[in-house]
Amino acid sequence: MNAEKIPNIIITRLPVYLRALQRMADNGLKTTSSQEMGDRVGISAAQIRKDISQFGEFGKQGTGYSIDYLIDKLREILKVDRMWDVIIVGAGDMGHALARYQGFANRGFNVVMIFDNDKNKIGQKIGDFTIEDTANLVERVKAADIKIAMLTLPASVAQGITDKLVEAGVRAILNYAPISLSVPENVKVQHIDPATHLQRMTYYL
Amino acid sequence: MNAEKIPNIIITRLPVYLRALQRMADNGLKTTSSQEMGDRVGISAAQIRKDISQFGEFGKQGTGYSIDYLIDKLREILKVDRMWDVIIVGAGDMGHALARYQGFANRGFNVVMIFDNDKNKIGQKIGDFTIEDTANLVERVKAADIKIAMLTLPASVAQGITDKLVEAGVRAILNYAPISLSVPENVKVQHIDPATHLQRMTYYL
DNA sequence: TAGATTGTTAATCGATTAACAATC
DNA sequence: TAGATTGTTAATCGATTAACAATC
Repeated sequence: MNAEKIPNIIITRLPVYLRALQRMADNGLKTTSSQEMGDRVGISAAQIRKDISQFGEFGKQGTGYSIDYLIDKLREILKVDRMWDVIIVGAGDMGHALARYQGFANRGFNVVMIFDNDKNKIGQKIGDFTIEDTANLVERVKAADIKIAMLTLPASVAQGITDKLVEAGVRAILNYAPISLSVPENVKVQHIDPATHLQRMTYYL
Repeated sequence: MNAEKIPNIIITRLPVYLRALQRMADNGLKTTSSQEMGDRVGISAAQIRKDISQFGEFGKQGTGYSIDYLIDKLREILKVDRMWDVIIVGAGDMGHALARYQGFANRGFNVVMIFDNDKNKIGQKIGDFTIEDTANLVERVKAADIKIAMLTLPASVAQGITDKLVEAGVRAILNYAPISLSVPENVKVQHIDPATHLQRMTYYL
């Protein structure tokens, strides 16, 4: 409801709830409780109830939540009750893996183009896609009104391409390059860097 | 110093600082300030000083931080001043991409084995590695004293293999499967799920 | 020295938890 | 009805920020 007032940390948890709920639905379950959800995702029941209650009253005292209904609501809230076209920039190993990944379709995303700046790669096929030239990136992204990009390029060129993506109207970037990207305030970035993630655990070993 | 008392949220930021510092070092820079680091990584200068000061006094008033020295200290703190052997479980596209990724070596990690449960994949080569049978996972991991694993399997088998990894003594798991893993308290998990990460941004579109 | 920047304190801000009335 | 579980409040806990003395 009051979209601007929801803390980002709550938004980051909703996709995890959604994923768990979809798994329960796949297993044929019909209802769940904040307690059961919490056990599954490793979050306290109180926090799950609090998070969900920011957006409405989706549960029933005594019986908990209807899984299908809560899935619908979370998909609405997260705006994944529709399909988003997504591009991949960088046709290396990671770009290939993402291009072939089967897990996007049922979670709201549809890869539609792949770009690279390597003349040897441009024109080659990845599945149904033909690798396109990053020289045409801005034009192509604008024309197709793409809002989401996944960036799987070396760190050295990532910021330059990011600037192009922003210029083309992209508002969400999933960054696989091992570098902090700088973007305007209205553009969101999520970072995936396996070495960084591993380094968050070695401290405890 | 008081290792147990450092909040995890600070630990999660240190690898980001380290990455930025290594980049500055690569660019030939010798010193930096909390302000400059903050600008690069998108975090306030005050927070960076506070985070770093949890571990000692590594800066100098008036001049800031020696980049090389701070890199050394962060590497020590994060225990990546050494090389960690890492295994990959799951030889699909993502497993292949990680096996070929060149970014681990200079950040403290060394992939040493790859496993899969698919009879058609076992015995095949990925670069220098031969894909091994997950049936031998526990034995092999114990013998090599492996503490870190990257999991790139379908969600359906991820928890089962996780239990095996834990049994074999693995204490840190980088999980690419789209499912929340349940592990004992002394085992760390980091989740990488591109669809989840994308869903954290669509809310704002 | 003057200017710059740290390390640290105290204040502020925000998130989590515990508890329970409401109610299915 | 009795039992279960939500939604919400208030209390607790923790993280961030602002400010500045110390000092290079």
